[in-house]
Amino acid sequence: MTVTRFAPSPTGYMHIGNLRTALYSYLIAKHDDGKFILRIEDTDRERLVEGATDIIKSTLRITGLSYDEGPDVGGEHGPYVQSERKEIYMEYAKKLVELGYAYYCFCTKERLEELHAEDAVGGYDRHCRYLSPEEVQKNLEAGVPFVIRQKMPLDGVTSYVDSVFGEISMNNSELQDQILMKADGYPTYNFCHVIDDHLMGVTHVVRGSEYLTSTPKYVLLYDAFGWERPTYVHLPLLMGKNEDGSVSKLSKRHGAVSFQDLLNDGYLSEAIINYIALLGWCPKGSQTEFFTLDELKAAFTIDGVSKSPAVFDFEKLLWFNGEYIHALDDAKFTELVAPYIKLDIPSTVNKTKMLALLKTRIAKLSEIEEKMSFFISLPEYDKELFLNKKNKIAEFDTVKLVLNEAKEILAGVDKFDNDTLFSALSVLNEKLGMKTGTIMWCIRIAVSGMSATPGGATEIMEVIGKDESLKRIDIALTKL
RNA sequence: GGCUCGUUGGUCAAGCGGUUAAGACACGGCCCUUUCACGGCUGUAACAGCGGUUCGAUUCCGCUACGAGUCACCA
Repeated sequence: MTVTRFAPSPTGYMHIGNLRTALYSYLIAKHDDGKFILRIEDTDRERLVEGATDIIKSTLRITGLSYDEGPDVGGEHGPYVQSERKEIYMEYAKKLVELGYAYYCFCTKERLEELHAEDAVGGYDRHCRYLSPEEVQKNLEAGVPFVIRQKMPLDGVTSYVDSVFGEISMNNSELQDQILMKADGYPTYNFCHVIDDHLMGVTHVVRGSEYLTSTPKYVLLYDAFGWERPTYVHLPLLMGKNEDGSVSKLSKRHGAVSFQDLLNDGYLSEAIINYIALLGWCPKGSQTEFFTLDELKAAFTIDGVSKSPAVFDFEKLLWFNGEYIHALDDAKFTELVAPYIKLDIPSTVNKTKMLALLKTRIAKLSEIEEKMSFFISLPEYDKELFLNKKNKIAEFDTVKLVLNEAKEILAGVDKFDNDTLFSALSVLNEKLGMKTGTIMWCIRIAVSGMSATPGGATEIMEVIGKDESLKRIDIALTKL
């Protein structure tokens, strides 16, 4: 059975790169009808952020990445919060010492700082690795603070096979005797994730490629305990484009990069998931663009994951988002867009019609206000707007003529809907000897005050109603 | 700097020894049209460089260049 986990540390918002890792991890498990576990890695007590765990949970809930085991759903391998598993790690660390793969280190932070000051690339000098058992015992009894370090092989090579990147080999001489247990009694990531992954039965370790070169150290831990090594799936990094055209790891300077930011900005969860699924992974079949989460489950395979970093492109996300919004039914759209509407909508405005017009013209929900404001109040505009080459409107007299005629007709129409208005106004074609485009252009500018609008003249009038339409035409007439 | 990884149009990417080197976003043009958008059609644009291996390299190997990651009592 395939078992994967998402193991974030609760240090702030849900970064989009983290979300993608969660997604892939989830998909790998679910493609095989496996289990997906959420584990909170909160062993760094200093970086802990209040509420961060809730953000993680709510993000997974909103996106539909439901976990089979985790902090609030339980499971047979709990607890799922590392700070609640503290004793477990110390137990295993001591076992590792007994096995000869780890040792107590009593070096002070000051000493280490000196070490690093002399030679930045030196690393720890393994001083305590060679302490006699008697000295260790004496220190322990005296209560000298200690950490536990992993005893790396001094020579040879450690290799493992990554499902995405292939075989990775590191000279053991490159490996530092990394700290497994910190002086505060908490384990480091380097240690506890291995213990937990093993204890929780995780078969596929899915994470960012920044762990590619430290994995040999983890693999050594599995070997030391005599445990079976998991399958490693390292994911290519997500990059952001800088102003100067260069790229670097996606971060805040690139804009809204947390899931919550994106949501607030009016992106749909489904669109975000769809887009990031395609950042670093390519489907094999004929379906190449639009995927629901279920479709992703079915289509996702590890061999489609690419090795090279992908640049996060807000333009394309926006396009995906627009497609998702356009596909919404009107009721759903109305519901989703509501929080973004702060303007008071007069009762004379046909809100249903207005939102229907707007739906296919916005790419993210936050654009709604800006796009709808002219329905609420006529913007200031210059009469030059009426002039239009394509529709052969070169003089204001033409506009004045059309508007006066139109006004008269409109005053006699009671049913202000698109079809009625359109056919009522069509008599002007013949009467004035003008094309529909010409007539509608004049009216549309008058009732909207804008050169480009969602919907045509008659649709706009349907939205704002008879009184407002006539009023706006009068205003236009006074300008001419 | 050492180590590890990567490099197909501006971006995401297909390709896995022989192809007119897909497709999507963005950009340009045309059509549709009651403006805009949608939609339809279409165009510009890529195998980092140099050496091998091979009858033949985008594909395999090496070197160079460039980019990224990593070298914490952070994850």
